[in-house]
Amino acid sequence: MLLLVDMTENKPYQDPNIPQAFLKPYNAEEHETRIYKLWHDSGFFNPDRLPIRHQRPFTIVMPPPNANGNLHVGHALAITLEDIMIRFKRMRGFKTLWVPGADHAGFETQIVYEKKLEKEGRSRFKMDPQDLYKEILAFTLENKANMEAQVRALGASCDWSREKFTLDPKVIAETHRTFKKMFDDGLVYRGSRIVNWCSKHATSLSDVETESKEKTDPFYYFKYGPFTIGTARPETKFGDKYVVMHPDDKRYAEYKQGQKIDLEWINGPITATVIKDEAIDMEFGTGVMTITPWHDAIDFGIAERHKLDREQVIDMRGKLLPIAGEFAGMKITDARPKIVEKLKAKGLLVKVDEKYVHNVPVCYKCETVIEPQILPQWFVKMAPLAEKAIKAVDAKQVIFEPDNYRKIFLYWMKNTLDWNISRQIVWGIPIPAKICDSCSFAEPDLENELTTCPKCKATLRADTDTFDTWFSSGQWPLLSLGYSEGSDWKQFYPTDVMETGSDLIFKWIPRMVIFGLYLTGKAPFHTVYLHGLVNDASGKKMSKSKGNVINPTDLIVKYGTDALRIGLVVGNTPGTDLSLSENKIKGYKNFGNKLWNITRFVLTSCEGIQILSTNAPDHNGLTPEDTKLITELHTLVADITKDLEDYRFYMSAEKIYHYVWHTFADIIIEDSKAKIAGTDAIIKTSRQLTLFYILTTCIKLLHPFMPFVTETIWEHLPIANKKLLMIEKWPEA
RNA sequence: GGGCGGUUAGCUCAGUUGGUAGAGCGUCACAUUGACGUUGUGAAUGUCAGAGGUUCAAAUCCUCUACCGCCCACCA
Repeated sequence: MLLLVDMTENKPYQDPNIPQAFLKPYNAEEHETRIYKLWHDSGFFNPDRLPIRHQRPFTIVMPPPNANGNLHVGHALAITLEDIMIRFKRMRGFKTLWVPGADHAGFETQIVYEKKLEKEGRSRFKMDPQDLYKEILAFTLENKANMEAQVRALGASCDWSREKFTLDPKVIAETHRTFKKMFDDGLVYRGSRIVNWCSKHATSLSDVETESKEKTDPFYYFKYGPFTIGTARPETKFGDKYVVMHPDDKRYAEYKQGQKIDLEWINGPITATVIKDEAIDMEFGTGVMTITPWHDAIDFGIAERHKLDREQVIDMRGKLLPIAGEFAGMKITDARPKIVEKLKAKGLLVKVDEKYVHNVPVCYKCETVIEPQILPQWFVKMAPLAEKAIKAVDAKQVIFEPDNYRKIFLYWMKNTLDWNISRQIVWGIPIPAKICDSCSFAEPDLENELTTCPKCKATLRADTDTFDTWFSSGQWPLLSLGYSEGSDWKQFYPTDVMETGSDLIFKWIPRMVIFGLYLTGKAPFHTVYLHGLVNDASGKKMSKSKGNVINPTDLIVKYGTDALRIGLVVGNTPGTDLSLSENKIKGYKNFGNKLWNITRFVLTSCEGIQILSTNAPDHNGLTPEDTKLITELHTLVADITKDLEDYRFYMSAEKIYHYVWHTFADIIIEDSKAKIAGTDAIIKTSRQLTLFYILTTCIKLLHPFMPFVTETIWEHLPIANKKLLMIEKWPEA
């Protein structure tokens, strides 16, 4: 191998074999695996093994890809952007650490696995939770290896020796400690509050795990004593015994708070109580409604304010409970028309609007309509935590790229609801708590010591729920650096940049800021760089059902990783969605070959002259024309460096591309042909030195974007004491 | 209902602090045994969504309007 062999010092370059490599077009497939191994084996992915000049840390924590399938092209973009930052900073002399990870992705993975079970005619509800866990673990580990191979194929220069999995025992232990600490600080509590319940998956979901879906349903008006009430959900109305109106509504001024009214209802006579609450919209319907606190968030709020009774009507599988009388045991969708029929028969149906358009929350995975339920769950008290996050962002301790995401972040932090962190699924980090079913006692028990309730002496049971994935992911910058266990954390925290998809601005970013500030007093990163969604060529969102999903691996096979990388970056401004056409990637494959041939030309042209370093040639040996070319190059270097420092990757990539092709190749090289072939030795030598210098500078500038082809070319350059391009010094302007 | 973003060449998009519009792809013409045909040279195409304002000067700053996209939402 001629790879890492240093060229013999002070000997003119005249190896006739080297340009041989350039006689055929650049073939990415031939080099990429080998080059990646070379980088990996060099140890330079690990900051501790970088040469001495690398002192100041620069850290990125990779958003851990879900270990439940293949990478999509959005991952490819993320990995590319992060690798560009890391490679740039490494060449600039930073002690760069990029921590890779793999996400067990709790609910997401469990769903993927449940679909697999479904196909096999099995169900998780018939399985022992332990067995289910083991099966999902095996499935995840298999996919994890696959995912890691894809990250490598993208050229990621991350430190695999520090890779973390979100279910590593240490990660679990840290998460447990945080839970306990928050409980002790009064920031985590167990409460019976209304939660989003998916009856298909039989688990509660956070607000970000639900979506709104527009539905058209009939809207019914019923006679309720002296009132007419409107509802789209008659099946919840069995237990309704409060009738609510706005305190300022003059139409109902005669009815007073707390007044009892006897009336006939679905299953017989009841006594209703009048409640006045400002949550009522006087403009909507009749301005009067009855409430179902167990199955509606607004109603729950009203019941909380007025301390009203609440009663469960629908069970956890979506069926009516005995309170529904003759309808008990029926699915709500089947029961609805029958209930309406009965009310009609009793003369209580006033009218029906057939086409009532409204938004209903659905499970973001299966689109099952969310049934709000009151459940005892663990909650994080958000307000005090969010307040710290707002302060940190206002003080510019965290900046957003692009800046408009700051507004979205702040909006989110100013409108927090307490966060339900309990999930009724096995695939996740277990909640280390003991619960008393006889009284309200519930406490974290990390050491598994509690057996009897200190309050009522009943036997305690272990919580069988797991944490919402974001509870641990929210601590990822700390967990991935081994918070509280080693020296990494002290050296590399706070990290520098968090690069992730713009859709995570509310799911993930706020939680990381909150946990970072809460646990360490410092925000976990100073810059949030958000890339947009990668859409198909016509700007449509990629989805399996549309069949327009572009698989990054296919593109790598066809055009090479470098072409994919630079194609994803050029013209892709942060925060804005990208339309990706295969043609664009193809164009950059051609660019790789162009660069390859430029090198061939320069090496051929420089044959016989003594070139040893990649420093700028001495001005004394240069013609004024060549001095000018070098000055222009240096302007470009300064420009590109500034763009990279300011996260304008799309600009820097385009500038270097344009310079290499349309200035260096089209103008400078064309102009050089006559000079190289000419008889004026001074002009010839000057141009040879200039060409070589421009080439090596461009190779360095391009390295973060197209690491494979540049490293391959670098291998073939006649330079003394050559090391890997990956750790070469970034060009000075 | 609220918020955010967009509207620039046929398409996809740049345009950093205001200084007479750019790239890639595509189109057309021409060239070429050249480092590279995975090429080169040249050409065409824009009332920078519309209206008003600030300014010596606006694609860029301000206001309003229209349309498109996305996100959020506890009007039963």
